[in-house]
Amino acid sequence: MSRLAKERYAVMIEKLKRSGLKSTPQRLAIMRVLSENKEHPSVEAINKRLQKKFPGISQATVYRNIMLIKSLGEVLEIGFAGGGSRYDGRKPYSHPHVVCLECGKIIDPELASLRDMTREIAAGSGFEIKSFRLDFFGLCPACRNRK
Amino acid sequence: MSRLAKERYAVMIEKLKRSGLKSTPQRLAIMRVLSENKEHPSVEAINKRLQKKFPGISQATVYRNIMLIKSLGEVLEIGFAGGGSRYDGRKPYSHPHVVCLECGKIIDPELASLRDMTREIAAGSGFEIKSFRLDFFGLCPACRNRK
DNA sequence: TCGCAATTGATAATCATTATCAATTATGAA
DNA sequence: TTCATAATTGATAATGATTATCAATTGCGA
Repeated sequence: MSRLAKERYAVMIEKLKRSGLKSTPQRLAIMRVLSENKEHPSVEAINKRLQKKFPGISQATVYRNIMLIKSLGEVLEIGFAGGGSRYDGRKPYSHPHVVCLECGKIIDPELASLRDMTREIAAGSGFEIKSFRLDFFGLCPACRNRK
Repeated sequence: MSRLAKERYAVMIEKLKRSGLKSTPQRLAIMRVLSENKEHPSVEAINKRLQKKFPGISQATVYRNIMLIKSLGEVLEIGFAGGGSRYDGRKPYSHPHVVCLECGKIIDPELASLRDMTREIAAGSGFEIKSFRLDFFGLCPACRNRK
């Protein structure tokens, strides 16, 4: 477990305790997966990952716990129009993503020119900005070569 | 009908003819709404707008024609995780939006710092970038005051 | 004017997500 | 440690936007 994963897991546990809700094995395992997994896993991927430790864990349980963790502010939901949301428990705040249209791979890119965008938008539109979503869609290196 | 609306409508008609498909009254009316409407209308909004001219027009017809126009590359779909996609027939290419979390209003902001973002992402990630999606979420001036 | 493929309206099907509910379990007090 | 009880789970039904299906209608070229 990496330094970041440990820290993320600890924060989730802390928030869970403060909320007064229960620490079930399934819940803790889901938090662990979200803390460790860098692939921006889907509900299906998380469920699959947990089948070893919890054979027969319900999809409903995964959905419910992700909802809870989201309400605690400890996971970022990356939703798409057609369904199949992806989750980022390591950086639970707005940040850009690059999505492969072919294989679904998602990475967190560097983006220096992001700096003052939100400020610029707020100033120009009069909106009070709470969050943003920035996705780039294309073909990852592997899928480019495969063509 | 504004200059832009006329032009957008003409382009859609042109592409439609080149595709060999039929020019039905419903189809033309949907193109007209997409060309004129600046509110990034939803399917429901488009349908409502058309009820005057086409009482009883089917939701399915609106969905189908939007799909067609999208395949012609003449409307931008702004989809959201929970459904309720919005459509922009005036700027059918990637551009940023500001979305009000309260009333659903969507505007097209100015954003100078957008410039070389796509290029920067492509260079840094190795992806071949095809499109992007940039949304800012917050409260519009009207909804801010209402609080 | 005809013939036919495309289109429409009505409606059923799909599918990810959410809600429901009986059985089980975590947790704090005695 | 045992109990009481509210929270949680697993199974499954419900939801709701979007898509597919199909018989009847219509645009359009010959």
